[in-house]
Amino acid sequence: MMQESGTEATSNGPANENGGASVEGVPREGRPKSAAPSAEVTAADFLHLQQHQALQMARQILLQQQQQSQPQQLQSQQNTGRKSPKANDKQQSLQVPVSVAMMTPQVITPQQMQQILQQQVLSPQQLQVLLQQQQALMLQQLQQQLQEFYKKQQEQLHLQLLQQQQQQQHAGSKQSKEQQVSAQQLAFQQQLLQVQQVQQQHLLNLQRQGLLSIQPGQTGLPLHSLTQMIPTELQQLWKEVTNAHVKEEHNNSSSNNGHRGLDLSSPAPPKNPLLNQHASTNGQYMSHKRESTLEEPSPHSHPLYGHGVCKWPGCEAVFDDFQSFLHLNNEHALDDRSTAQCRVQMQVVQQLELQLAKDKERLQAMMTHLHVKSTEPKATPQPLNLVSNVTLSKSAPEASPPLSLPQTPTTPTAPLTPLSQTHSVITATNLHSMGPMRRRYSEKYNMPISPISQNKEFYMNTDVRPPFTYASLIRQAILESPEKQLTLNEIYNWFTRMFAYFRRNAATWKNAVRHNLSLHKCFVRVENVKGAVWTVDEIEFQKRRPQKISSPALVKNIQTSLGYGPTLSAAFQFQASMAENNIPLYTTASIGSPTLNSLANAIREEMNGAMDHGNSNGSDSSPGRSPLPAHHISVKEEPLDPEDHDGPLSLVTTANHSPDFDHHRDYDDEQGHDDML
DNA sequence: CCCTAGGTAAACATAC
DNA sequence: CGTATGTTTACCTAGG
Repeated sequence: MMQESGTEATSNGPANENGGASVEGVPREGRPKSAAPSAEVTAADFLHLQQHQALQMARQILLQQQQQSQPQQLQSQQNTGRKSPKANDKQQSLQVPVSVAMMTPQVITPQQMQQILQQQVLSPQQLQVLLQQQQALMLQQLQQQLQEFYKKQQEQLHLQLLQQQQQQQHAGSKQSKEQQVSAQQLAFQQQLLQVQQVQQQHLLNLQRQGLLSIQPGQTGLPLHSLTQMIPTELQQLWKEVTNAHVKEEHNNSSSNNGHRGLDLSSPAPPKNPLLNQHASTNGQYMSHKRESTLEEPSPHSHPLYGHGVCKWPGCEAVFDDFQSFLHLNNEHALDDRSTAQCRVQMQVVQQLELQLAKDKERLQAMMTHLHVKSTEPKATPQPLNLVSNVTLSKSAPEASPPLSLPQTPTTPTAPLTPLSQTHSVITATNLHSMGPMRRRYSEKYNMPISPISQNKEFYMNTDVRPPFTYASLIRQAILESPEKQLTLNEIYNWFTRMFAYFRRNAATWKNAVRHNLSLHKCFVRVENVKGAVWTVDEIEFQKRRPQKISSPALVKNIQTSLGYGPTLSAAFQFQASMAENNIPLYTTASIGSPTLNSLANAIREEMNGAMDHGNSNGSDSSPGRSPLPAHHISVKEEPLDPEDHDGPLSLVTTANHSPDFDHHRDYDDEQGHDDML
C-alpha cells in the first residue's frame, strides 16, 4: 500500500515534465481497491458542483449588477480590466468554481468514459468526426439560447447603463464619457463572461446527460429529461424514440425495473434495461436506423448519409441515391438497440466534449499565462467550430446551421460487441473494481483497421487506452529511437508523449512496463556507459504470440460484429499481409509525423504476431530456427535488423520527413517536453 | 475446462 | 533513507 503512493509520487517525477499527473488534479482514480469511494462521490459530487455553479452564476450576476450601480467601484475594476487579463483573473476568481466544475466531470467519469470508449471500438477518427458533428449541433442550439440570453442581457445592460448615467449626473459627474465608455466596456466584458458561463453550463448539462445516461438504472424516464437539453437533432431523435416507442419503453421499464421515479441524480441506480437488452441481443445485432421522419433541412443531405453510405453506427450500408437511403430508414426500427446506440453515441460525444473542455482549459491557462489579451471575450476559443462560435457573439439573428461539417464516410462505429461487456460493468464502481480494460484482442484487432495517422493524433490527445499491448508499445518505443535502445525513463517518456492515456496512473502502467521488460525475453537489457538501456530482440519478439487472427473465422467475426463490410476485411487482410512482408503500408498515409511510424510499427507488429505464424515468409516467423543469434548483448554496434532498414525505417526516411526523424531523436533526449497540461 | 497471453498489483532486491 | 530500476510471483480476465 505504502508503496503505491510512494511510487506514484515519485513516478510522477520523470513524467512530470508534462506537469501531467500532478496538474491533472486527480491522478489517482486508478487506485485499486480504495477506489470505491471515489466512485461514490461522483454523482453526488457532480450535483453539488452543478448547484455550486448555479450559485456562482447567480452571484456573479448580482455582483455585476452591484458593480454597475456603483460607478466608482466599477471604474477601478475596469481599469485593471482593460489593460491586462487581470480583470479576467478577478472574474476568474468568481469563475473558478465554474471551471472546476468543468473539470470535475473529467475527474468523475474519465474511467467510465474510457471504458466505454474502449469498449466501443470506435475508431478515433470516427470519434472525432462525431465530436464535430455533435458539437456543431450542440452549438447550434447553444447559439440560439445564447442569442436570446444575450439579447436580454443587452437590454438589461442598457437599462443599467441608463441608470448609471443618471447616478453619475447626480454625483456631479466628472466621470465623463470616458468613464461611461469604460463602464460599458466592463459591463460588456461581464456580459461576455456570463455568456461564457452559460455556455459552459450547457456543456455541463450535456455532460451530465451523458453521465446519467451511463448509469444503469435510469430506465425509461430519463429519456424525457434528456430531451431537455440535447442538441436539436438528438432531441428530435429522442422525441421520436419516445413517441414511437413509448409502449416499448414502458413495457421495458416495467418489466425490468418496474417504474421508477427517475431521479436523474440518483447516483447508483440499478441496471439499465436498455443496455442489458442491448447486450443480450447483441449477437443478432443488426444495425438499425432511426428516423426518416426526422426533419431534414435539405432533402438530399442527411447527417447520417454521406458518400453514399449510411452512417448510422454499425451500419455501413451503401446506397446509390438518397432515395434508397431513406428507404432504409424505414427498416431501421426505433427500438432498444437504436436507443442504446444513441446512448452510446452520446457517451462518445461526452467523452470528446470532456476532452475539449479540458483542452480549452489548458488553452485558457496558456493564454493567461502568456498574458495574451484575447480580443474575444471568451478565453476559450473553440477550435472545432469557430463558425458557430463567431455567430454566437451577437448580431446574427438566425444562427447558422453548421451542420455542414466535414464528415467522412467513416462510420463503422459499432458499440455492439463492446456493449455486451458494458452492460453490467458500466457502473462507476464496477468499472473501477473491474480494473481498467481487459479485452485486448477484440479491440486490438479492431483498431488497426483505421488509419493510423489519425489514430496517433487521437491517442496523443485523447485519454483512451491504446489497443496495443505493452510489449508492442515498448518495442515500438525502442525501435523508434535512433539507437534502437532506450533507458527505462525514456520509454516512460515515450509513453506519455505518445498517449494521453499514459499521462495518468503512472504507477500502474510504469509498473506494467517494467514488468513487461523483465518478463519478455524479447527485451534485452544492456549495460551501458551511463546506465542500462533496453533493446529489442526481434527474433524473440517474433517468436511469441502464437495466437493467430489469420483464421478466417476470426476475421469474419470482427467484421460482422462491427458491422464492417467486406471491404474492410479485405483491407484488414491486406494490412496483415503487408505486415507479414514488412511492407511499409503506412507510407502514403503518413501525415508527416515520424511518430506515425511508430504506431504503424506497433500495429504491424500486432498484426504480424497474429498472422505470422501461418505465413510462408519463414524468414522470421519460425520460432525454432533463428538465423541470427537470439540474444545480442552489445547494442550500439548492433544494427539490429534487416527489418528496420528496409522496413519501417526506410519508411520514415523515404516518406516525406527525414527531418522529422531527427527531430524525433530529440524527443528521446529531451523527453516529454510535450505533454499534457 | 484447460491453457495462454496479457494486465495489474505487489513484494523484494539492488543501485544510485 | 528515498527513489529508480529490475525481477519475480500471484491473481485475474479474455479468448482460443
